[in-house]
Amino acid sequence: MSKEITTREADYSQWYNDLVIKGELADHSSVRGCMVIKPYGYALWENMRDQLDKMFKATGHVNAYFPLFVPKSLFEAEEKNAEGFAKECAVVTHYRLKNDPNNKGKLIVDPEAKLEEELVIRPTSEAIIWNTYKGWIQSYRDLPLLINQWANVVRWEMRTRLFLRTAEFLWQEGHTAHATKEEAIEETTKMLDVYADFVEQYMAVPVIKGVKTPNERFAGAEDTYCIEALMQDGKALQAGTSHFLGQNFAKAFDVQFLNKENKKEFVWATSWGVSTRLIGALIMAHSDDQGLIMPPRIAPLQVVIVPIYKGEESKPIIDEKVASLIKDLKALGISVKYDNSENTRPGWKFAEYELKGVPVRVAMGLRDIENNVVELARRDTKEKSSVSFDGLADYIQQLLEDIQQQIFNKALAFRNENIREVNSWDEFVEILDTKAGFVSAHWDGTSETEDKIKEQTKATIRCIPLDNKQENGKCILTGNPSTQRVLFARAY
RNA sequence: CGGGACGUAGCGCAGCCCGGUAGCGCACACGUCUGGGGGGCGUGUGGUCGCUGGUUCAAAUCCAGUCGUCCCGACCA
Repeated sequence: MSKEITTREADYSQWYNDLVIKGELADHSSVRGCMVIKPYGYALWENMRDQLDKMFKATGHVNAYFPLFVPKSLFEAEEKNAEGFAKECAVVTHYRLKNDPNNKGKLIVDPEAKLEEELVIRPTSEAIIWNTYKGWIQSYRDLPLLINQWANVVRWEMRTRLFLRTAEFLWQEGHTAHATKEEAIEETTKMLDVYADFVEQYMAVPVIKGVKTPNERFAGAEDTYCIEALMQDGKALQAGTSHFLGQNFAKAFDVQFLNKENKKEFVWATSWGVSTRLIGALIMAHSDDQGLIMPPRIAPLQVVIVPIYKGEESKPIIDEKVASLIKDLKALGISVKYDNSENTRPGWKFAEYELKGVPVRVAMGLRDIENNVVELARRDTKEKSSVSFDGLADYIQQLLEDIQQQIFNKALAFRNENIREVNSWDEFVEILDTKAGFVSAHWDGTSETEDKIKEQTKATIRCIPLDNKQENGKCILTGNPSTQRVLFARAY
């Protein structure tokens, strides 16, 4: 019918686009590189956001909001950060339009309304936030400062892809200030753990925690920690980052505090963020050729009920039975929709909710009611079963948990099957070209080698896993000695 | 920024080469038969053919320009 989905095998990126657009998560907008997040996609984001927000608050953070605009002079204060983002900044230069004297009904930028100082639209907020923190921090008693912001940011990317890389995107950015280096590092890894827990337990996407090499480090950070996920096409996706910023921003913005000994010290900083990109990870980790597969814990809709009518007289009977089920499900906090719309047939609805990835579908007709059962279909395995109406809501609650677990286990098995240790250059190249996935290999620790490998294979070092075991080996490219393996992959 | 494709009804497309009444599918509205995997039949609604200019008696179609979008690549925390 009208909603054919390209298969993964035929064209993986077209498949991805089809899921986003036909699954009604988002659409291209009339603004280059920017997407419209549609209600279904936004509901997913809200569920993710709400859960993360709870986790941030449980770890002592509070929310605040800082401006969208960053005066250029503030933006350039931290040199490395500025340099890293300079190439992809949108800049506001004027504050007024006026009627075009030569073209009625059209507007032009008023050349008289040029700003004294250009405003950079934030690609990230370290600059404006640290400039503000300067006024908030005087004493060790003001520390730690644990603030998070939910915001949009703009990065003028050359090439965009729905959710994975858009010119404007939604995210959260935590910015914390600490009295000691140790405490800041502890915060950095704590938030990495929060991200890993969220992504694994709620999104059912297994991740590897690690630290970035200097090449891949956030501009302005001393260390960048990350969680890396593996997509079904064997490419890696950075799902979240947590940065130890050292005293770089404190020094750039002169943020000092008096310690207990009445001596001035620079503050230690972290920042950490995840974005709507996570939705891209969710889609590519779980979905299949029939459509999206939503993990129950963050699914915009957990259960859909489809009635099977046989003539007008059966409607009240089905409606009544469904009403009691809905009541029971809602009492358990399960989101449910009764789709008794008349304009589509049951078969159409089945396909539609599969496309949208609703975890559990209940179908109920007179035949079922006579037998005191319903037909339950789970989206992840597409299994259908006939289940007694008695105790159904509890059964569904358990089923949702099973599905959540099953989706995670499946993704975990796939991820683990696709981490391969290699010990030679030929093997390295062959694995990348034939199987992709993560390749665990020795590296001599130099940026030059990393660059060369990237140049020749497009693979980058995704991370040095945190729980890495130390072992002696030889770099796959140079043969120089190495003390541990790192994870390479081609990445989004 | 390089390569490719595209812009015609809400969506997806044909028509363009060879200029001459604006088409199809889906969706939508109404009616009806239906209903356990993307229904059938009937009747309808809906379009300044991306924009600007040119050629012509006549332009969706030819020419020039322009704007925009997508895909692949380069780039990217």
